[in-house]
Amino acid sequence: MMNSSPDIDVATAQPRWTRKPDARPEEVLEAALNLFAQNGFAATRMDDIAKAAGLSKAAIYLYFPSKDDVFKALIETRVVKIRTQMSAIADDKSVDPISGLREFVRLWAASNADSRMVAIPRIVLSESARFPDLADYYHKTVISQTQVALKTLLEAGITQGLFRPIDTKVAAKALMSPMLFEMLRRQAFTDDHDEVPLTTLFEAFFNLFLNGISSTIVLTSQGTDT
Amino acid sequence: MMNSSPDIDVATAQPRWTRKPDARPEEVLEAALNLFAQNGFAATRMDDIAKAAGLSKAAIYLYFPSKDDVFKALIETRVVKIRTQMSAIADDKSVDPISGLREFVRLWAASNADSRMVAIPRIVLSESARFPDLADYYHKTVISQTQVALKTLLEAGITQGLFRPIDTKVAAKALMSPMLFEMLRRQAFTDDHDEVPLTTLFEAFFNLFLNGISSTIVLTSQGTDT
DNA sequence: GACATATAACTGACTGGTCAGTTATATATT
DNA sequence: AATATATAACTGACCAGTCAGTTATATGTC
Repeated sequence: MMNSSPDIDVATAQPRWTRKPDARPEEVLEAALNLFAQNGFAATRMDDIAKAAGLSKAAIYLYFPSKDDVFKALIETRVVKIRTQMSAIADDKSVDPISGLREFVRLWAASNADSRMVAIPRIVLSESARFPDLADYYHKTVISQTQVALKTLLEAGITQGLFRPIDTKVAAKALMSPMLFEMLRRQAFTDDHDEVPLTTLFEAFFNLFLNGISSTIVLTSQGTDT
Repeated sequence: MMNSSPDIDVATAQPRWTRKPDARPEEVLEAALNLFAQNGFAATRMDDIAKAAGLSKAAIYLYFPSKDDVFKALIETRVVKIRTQMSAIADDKSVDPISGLREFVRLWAASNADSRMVAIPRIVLSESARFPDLADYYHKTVISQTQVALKTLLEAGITQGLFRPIDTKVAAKALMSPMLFEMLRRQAFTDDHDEVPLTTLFEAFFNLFLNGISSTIVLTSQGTDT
């Protein structure tokens, strides 16, 4: 109380906060992704996101109208862009279908190298009942589009006689599900043992898949990478 | 107040509620499964479960110590039993591996004919961060055991020269994921169009899978059912 | 069989705590 | 000084879990 020295040394005083309106939204999203991935959507409090992003809860509301919108923004900034890249591969007529598929999978896997990314589909799945419009948006812009791109690649392969005339929709699901589900599983259950690297596992999935659709037996070849 | 006729006709008076301690837990679980499937775990209120089950919220707590335990009981009563049946198929040495796999898948699909059942893995996945012990329990008793059973069937097939010497763990995941994920997807997104019956889709998945693991090309054969 | 008593099953009203979103105010920047 | 940016303190709604009290049913007594 009677402290003669000032509480704050004026010379070295830092402002309690600084303005950075341009950087804020991204900082909030980054913090939110961390916490959503760790604790899920419902269990993550706006206060926690704020603290992690280095501002106050109320400040978040200067940039995002609601908690839901924070999550929507995560989808928009993190997922949609990658999906567009993936479609581009499918539309590139200069690559053969097998390499195209391989590249497609590689790109998808790379986008999920940041393990927090799985939190997004996980939350969409679990929260779909509460946010039907969000679920629709995700399904339309991500899932359906991915399937369309895969369909293109698969049809090209069938036309060229590389693949049997399988149902492309079935094949698209069969290709993506094991990878996606494995990522969900790993994030949910923290397996400890059984630690095959994700990349290795994905490659094995791919080879198995290729055997399933190919018109001839494909031997598992290693080291054919770029 | 001055009503001369009695409020309740003694002859036809129904008790306001009846005792049925034996039936209650199952009634609560059934109501809970409905609501969990429809709204998810967090969004389902104990009051809603109570109302749907025809008793008061407090009464639920006579039978289940907490909301979490209601969900745990759902796993125990609905899932573990089926998993045991599935393991039995794998351990039956009298069936050939391909028929065994087919039967395994059929049993699993049948257990999920009740579409509400997908809510259980969905909730486990999404709520795993909040209930790590529950997630562990589910992983140990359901997922791991399923993989073990599949491993048995696949190894038998490899030994008999029916299947290529694929990694059984990879194959097990590749078989189950598309089906499980497709169920999750359908419950979450209500697709409208694109309505291939689940059974047809599962059969297509199975044939594709069989081609992937077989040592010879397998032609898609129909009508080989029992 | 009629009535009293005991106890198991159940309820309604409440509590304590949490948390998304708001408001009044302060501080930084121009 | 004016404005944009931020905060601390607050509000209102929600909800899991509790508890004192009520009602149904089983058991005992005559």
